[in-house]
Amino acid sequence: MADVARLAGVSAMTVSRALKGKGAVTPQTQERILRAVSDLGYVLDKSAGALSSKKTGFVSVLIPSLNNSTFSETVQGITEALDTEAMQVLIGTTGYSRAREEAVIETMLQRRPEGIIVTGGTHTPRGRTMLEQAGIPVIETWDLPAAPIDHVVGFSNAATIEDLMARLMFRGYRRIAFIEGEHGEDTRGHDRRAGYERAVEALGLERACVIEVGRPPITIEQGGGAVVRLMDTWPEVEAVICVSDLSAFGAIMECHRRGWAVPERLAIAGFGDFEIARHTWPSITTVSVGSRGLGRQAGTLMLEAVAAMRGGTPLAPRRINIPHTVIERDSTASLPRPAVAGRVA
Amino acid sequence: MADVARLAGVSAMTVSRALKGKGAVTPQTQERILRAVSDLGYVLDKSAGALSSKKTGFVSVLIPSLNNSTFSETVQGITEALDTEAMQVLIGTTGYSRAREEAVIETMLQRRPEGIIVTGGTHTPRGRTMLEQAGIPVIETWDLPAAPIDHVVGFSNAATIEDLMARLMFRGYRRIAFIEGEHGEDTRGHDRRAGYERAVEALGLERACVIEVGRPPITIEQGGGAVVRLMDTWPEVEAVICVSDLSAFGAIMECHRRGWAVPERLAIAGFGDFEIARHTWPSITTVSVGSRGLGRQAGTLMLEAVAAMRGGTPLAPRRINIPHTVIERDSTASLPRPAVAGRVA
DNA sequence: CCGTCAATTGTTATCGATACCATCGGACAG
DNA sequence: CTGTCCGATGGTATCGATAACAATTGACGG
Repeated sequence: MADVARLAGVSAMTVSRALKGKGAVTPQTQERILRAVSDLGYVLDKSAGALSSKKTGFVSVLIPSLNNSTFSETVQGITEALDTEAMQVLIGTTGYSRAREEAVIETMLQRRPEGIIVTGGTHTPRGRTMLEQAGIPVIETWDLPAAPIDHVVGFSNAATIEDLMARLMFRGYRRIAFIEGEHGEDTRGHDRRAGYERAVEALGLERACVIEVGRPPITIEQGGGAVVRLMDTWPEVEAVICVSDLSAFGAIMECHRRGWAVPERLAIAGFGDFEIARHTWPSITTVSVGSRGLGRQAGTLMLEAVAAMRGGTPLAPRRINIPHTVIERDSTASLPRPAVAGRVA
Repeated sequence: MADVARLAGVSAMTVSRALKGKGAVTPQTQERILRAVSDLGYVLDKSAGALSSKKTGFVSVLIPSLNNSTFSETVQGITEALDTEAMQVLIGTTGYSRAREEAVIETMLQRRPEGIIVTGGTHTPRGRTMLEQAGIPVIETWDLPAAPIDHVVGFSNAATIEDLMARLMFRGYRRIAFIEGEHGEDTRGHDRRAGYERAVEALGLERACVIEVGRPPITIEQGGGAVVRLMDTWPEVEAVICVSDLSAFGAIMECHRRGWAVPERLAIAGFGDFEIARHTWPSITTVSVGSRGLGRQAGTLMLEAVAAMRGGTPLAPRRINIPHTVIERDSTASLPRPAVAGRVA
């Protein structure tokens, strides 16, 4: 920067001001500086700037996996909201493991983000402590923790599945099973299963049948394997809810291969409203939480929280409950039922 | 850090050394310092460290979109390779736009990454200049540019489709069409189309029929729309190659809906070997470039290049050509043909 | 023509860690 | 017992920008 200043015949401070664009510099000076910058191919060093201004200009986002389209949609939503204010997003993946999450939190905090958005409300004790003591806004998403760390933008995974169950029952299904990954650290998947079991009880359904297959996140292939095991275990089954649209997709494809008509022989529903759910044949009944919108809301809230923090007054904890929608499609359309507005082709 | 030093009764310098673990500190001192660190809940500030040591400890990766599973696999591969050496990955998305890529390059360079991995070999002039002058290792991936900036880890998009065409022809298909996005900035999609056209000529096929639909990246839905237009435009068509597996998937689902048997009425192939390609019914013939392995190789090369750069001698430009594989599956299996080892169920 | 004020620019200290070199204390050979 | 050397630790300068304050300039009213 000193070189630029010399070439433009001004002081480094003026160069700094010119590059921030905040006016306060004569148009001619501005132009002279910008020319010097481009002549020298100079690029501002923001990390040095961050050190002195104590504003790093980025926010960390922790998600379980990049390969899950709903999480990447959430990240996109967050990015959209933050880009407008020139806040950068630093992504970290935890691989559905709390231990890894703890490690990633530490790495992230070493870079001094101005805020951090995590997926889920369950963390290791040390991870939680680090988040609490970081002195920056924290947003937990994709869940509604009972004792949140700071802000929350989420929904109840259990409630989404309860609603879906109610809808299936309303459509006439009585023998409904559930497919998920083995008990592990995927607390969101676990919550959905809890919702399933509560619904079976509440609705007085015949019996709960849960097929567990592989460790989360379960793949398309495992969804296919699970449906075979299900038909073997409980031949009278009429419908099944899969823990995600991806596994529901795998189940449907396996049914095609085996000649089991969907939904006539077996109705299949998923979770998440992935892009493929809408276009699979038959299209997949699912629960949408609007992952991208969720991300956008989290991003907007983060902007507000960061601004408040810069201003010296931390924002009081917010709790935003994202509404979910059961989207009925062709994969659960077999039994006689009234016409419904909510059905999407 | 000064607080920690005081509590442990040593100097800041010793704390710094203890935290880097590089020996050179008495075990007792080490332990005393670590206890002080955890008592105070102190977290190292790496950006300050980066300023003085000139080692930021991260690498930037630019991809067109997070929502494309092949790119996120590449990122995973890169992350796997770099994590081992405690290098962090900073992801930026360019939305298939060169102008946006230029902006993202600038933002990234402001954080002084120790290396940068970009997707494709085509950039704006300024973007290219910035990359050349950044003084750090650059890796271009997913392409084989004729005049690379520095290192290359990629493959020829045109060649992959030429090979796929040859295989389809060998299987007896003669009237083969191509579905892609409108001419835009997706140079990799464009290269694939060029490969298609060259193959039509070289193989002496009947005629080239290209359906263009929407701006890249084309969606599942657009794949479905395109196949309808194709059947309308060229009813004699026997097979079609889609620019990606996602659009191929959309095309297949649309065929199911309309009662066009795949592959009997229309054979369909894709590109990229996405997870869904293997599990769709019928499974989708595609070209695999091993996106994750590509990422891993790029990551490994980057480690080597960064190490060389730290040592003072930049690594001489490497050019790694990733082999591709045509994977024949059920979606192109109709015509009589010999048994083939390469076929995957 | 002078004083006041606002706009613009410059100077200095500082952010938090690490590189580099100096220092100190003890082990060991002669 | 003494000189040498090595391992552990401390002191100081520095990385590249920006905050905070100081200084300069010119405009304008009286």
